[in-house]
Amino acid sequence: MLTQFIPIDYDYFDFQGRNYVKIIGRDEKSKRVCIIDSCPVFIWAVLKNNLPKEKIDKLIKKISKIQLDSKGRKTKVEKVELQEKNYLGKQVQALKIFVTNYKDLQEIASELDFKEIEKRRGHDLGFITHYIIEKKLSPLNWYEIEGEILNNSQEFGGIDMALEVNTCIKVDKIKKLEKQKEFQPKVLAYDIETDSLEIGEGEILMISLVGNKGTKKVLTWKKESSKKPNYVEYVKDEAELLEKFVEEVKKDSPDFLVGYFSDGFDLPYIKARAEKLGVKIKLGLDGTQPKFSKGTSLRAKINGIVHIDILRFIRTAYAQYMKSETLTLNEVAKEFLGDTKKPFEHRHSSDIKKIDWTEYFEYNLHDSVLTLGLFEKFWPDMLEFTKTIQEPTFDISRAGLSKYTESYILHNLEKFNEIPQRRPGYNESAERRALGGVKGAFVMDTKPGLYEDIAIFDFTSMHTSIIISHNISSSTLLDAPELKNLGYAELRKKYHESPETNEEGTKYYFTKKPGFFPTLLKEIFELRKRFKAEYVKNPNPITKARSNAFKVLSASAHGYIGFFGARYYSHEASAAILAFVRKFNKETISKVEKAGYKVIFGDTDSVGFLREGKSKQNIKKLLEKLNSELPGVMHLEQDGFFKRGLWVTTRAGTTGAKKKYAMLDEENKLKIRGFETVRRDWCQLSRKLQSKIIKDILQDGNGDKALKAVKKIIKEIKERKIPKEDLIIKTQLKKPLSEYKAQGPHVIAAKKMKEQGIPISQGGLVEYYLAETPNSKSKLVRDKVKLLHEAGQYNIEYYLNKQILPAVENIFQVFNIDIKELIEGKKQMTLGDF
DNA sequence: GGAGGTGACGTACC
DNA sequence: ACCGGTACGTCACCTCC
Repeated sequence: MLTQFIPIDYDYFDFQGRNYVKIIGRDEKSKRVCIIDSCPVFIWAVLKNNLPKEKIDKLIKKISKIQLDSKGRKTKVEKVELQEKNYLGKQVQALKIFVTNYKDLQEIASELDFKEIEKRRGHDLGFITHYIIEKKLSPLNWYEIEGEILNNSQEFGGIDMALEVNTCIKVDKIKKLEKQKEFQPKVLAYDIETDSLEIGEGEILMISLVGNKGTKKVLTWKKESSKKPNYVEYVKDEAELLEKFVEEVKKDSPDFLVGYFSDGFDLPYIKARAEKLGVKIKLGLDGTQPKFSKGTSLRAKINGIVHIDILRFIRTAYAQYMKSETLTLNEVAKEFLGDTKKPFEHRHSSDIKKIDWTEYFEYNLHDSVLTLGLFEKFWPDMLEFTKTIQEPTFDISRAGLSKYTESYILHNLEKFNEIPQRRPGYNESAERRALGGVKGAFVMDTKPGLYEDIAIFDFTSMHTSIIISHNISSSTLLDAPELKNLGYAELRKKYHESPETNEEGTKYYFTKKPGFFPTLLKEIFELRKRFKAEYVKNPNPITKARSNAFKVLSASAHGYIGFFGARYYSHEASAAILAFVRKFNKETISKVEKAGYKVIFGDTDSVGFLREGKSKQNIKKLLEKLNSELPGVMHLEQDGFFKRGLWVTTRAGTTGAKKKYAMLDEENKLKIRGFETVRRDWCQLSRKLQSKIIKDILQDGNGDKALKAVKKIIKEIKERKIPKEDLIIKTQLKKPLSEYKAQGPHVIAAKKMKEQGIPISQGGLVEYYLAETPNSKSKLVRDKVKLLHEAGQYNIEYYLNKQILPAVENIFQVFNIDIKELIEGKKQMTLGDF
């Protein structure tokens, strides 16, 4: 039997003491196929240096005899091979110890307690990762599979009979297709509506299903609607609703079942209700129910169908580049799809009128439409991430940034004949954390003012290009003892020297012989460049997203090296990278100054300076000159020209504020950084006013219009004309309520919510406003806190002095105008100073 | 009981 | 715990007089 096959979902099982993978995918005719395969299981034992051959032979004999009999399994060492390998870039002799069962590798490792063995490695990858590395059957690539069809076979305990697939194949040969084909996955999005936000507390009223192959329905047992839209299907009760849901998923037969926050809400909710009602949710192709595993948060897996919680993917891969301030479906859909949720005011089902049920159905259906839309929007990225990192999409869509980097490395070690480093244990992680951080990037002091004609240069993927260009990593670091044996001339010739990493002047050295980590990073770096060029050539949301995705992957390498949980962590490497970052930033600043320009800002990888009448051609020449002096793949690029820019002082006083500026580009587009305008914990009123005056000032070059706008708002506040929604302050609850030492306003607001039965927990957004409290003498802000539905008048003094004044004061200070006097109404302002 | 410093906390920049 | 250092700003909380 020969078939084309694209692997989508990975699972594994044990049969007669051995491990097998069970991979669900599609063939060239889009039929569902399951393949079953196995691979050699082994652990590496790195030997001590210069062991005599006899000793090694003796050791091999001893190891070959190791047997385990535990957990109802007999596991043994099958064979032992002596190999020349690399470990952390150094040549070593290592024993490749083949074992019958992956699950017992840990226990086998503890049996390998021989003095000839220096280290035991390669047993903490996870069986699926190990399989993908060994057999090179990577997710979402096309393969030609040769094997034997299992048809009602007793092999593997009749596994094929229980599987809802067209074909089940026991693999013989795997060959990657030279010509990769496109893959259009079948996708089904779902969303539930319930009578409670607490998992399983209220009934599930309806479930919507929207697929990319035509499915579009709302299932419900609430037959109270005055008219039934044609996409609505009635069932008897909640139990039947759940059964019907499973049935419809099976009928649609998607590769991906997608929800929004479905790991944390929809699927756990369905599970809880199903348990209560005695219904089995047999969504898995093998008839199993969803499995929930707990890390820092819940993950819900369905065998054979990839369950995607699209929120999780967006959060890790995109949140930092998004405008959305919260990751609610509504806001994220607005940003990426230009569409929003349907308006519907949630009430308990007993409170919903006949006429409104239709609206509720529509609302429910549309949530799935949006969820599907988001999946399709991010599918190219998940596909690229999956293919690049070579871990299943289920994991990719939930993983953190360090996992992306690490998996990429693990799947590419073979090229370097490298034995994988192990994950740090609990104690090792603790030690790393105790070391503390390293000195970070340089941020230049600024001088407040309104500037004209600004040019910005910034380094392309600065940290990454530094790592690549100076061959920085844990394995290329020169050990302290070796350092002592080298003369300075030799040191400089054979090693990259870092700038001083701390006040004591510590420097680190990295060999010039290319290490596997920097080499691999270079590949990522090239991909990032390719996708960015693709985006520039063909700008559309997909090329943009992909370019961003690789930006994320490329940019997280440095964070990975400094992350205490990383296999290839290195405090020294991290310190050295940052030292280079400071050096190159400072050097660029001084070179630009030497070329005759006035530098006005610099932060980590960027430098901004005044053009002072010089042509763009001149700027370009300067850029070329600077680039010619940079090592390796380091590159400085032009980040646009700006007509005007505004820098202010800090609230406290006279120094210029860092990370806080606004600029207007040549297309009159604003770039606002750090100002209250871009901070979600300030009320809309301040944010809108501030962004208006910034815009006015940057466009006009003076503050006339801006001042009028401020006066107008002050008047409106005093006359109580401001609508409450403009006064809401939103703050996230970053930890459990009980852990707060300081009772800040948002903590008080959250406590009020709790008292009133409004769900709020860690990670939730607290919304409140500040009200007049005529009967209270308290000066504390927290005593003025009111929730939005609580009656009260907004506190005029608070909004004037704590929201409007701070948002505009420093801006007008640039023109020597004192807004405080205006607010207090003491003195009529003149515009003479403008 | 007000001034002023400090720590807790949240958010943004890169 | 799931990339991390630099920086800003508010508010509570403390000490001091």
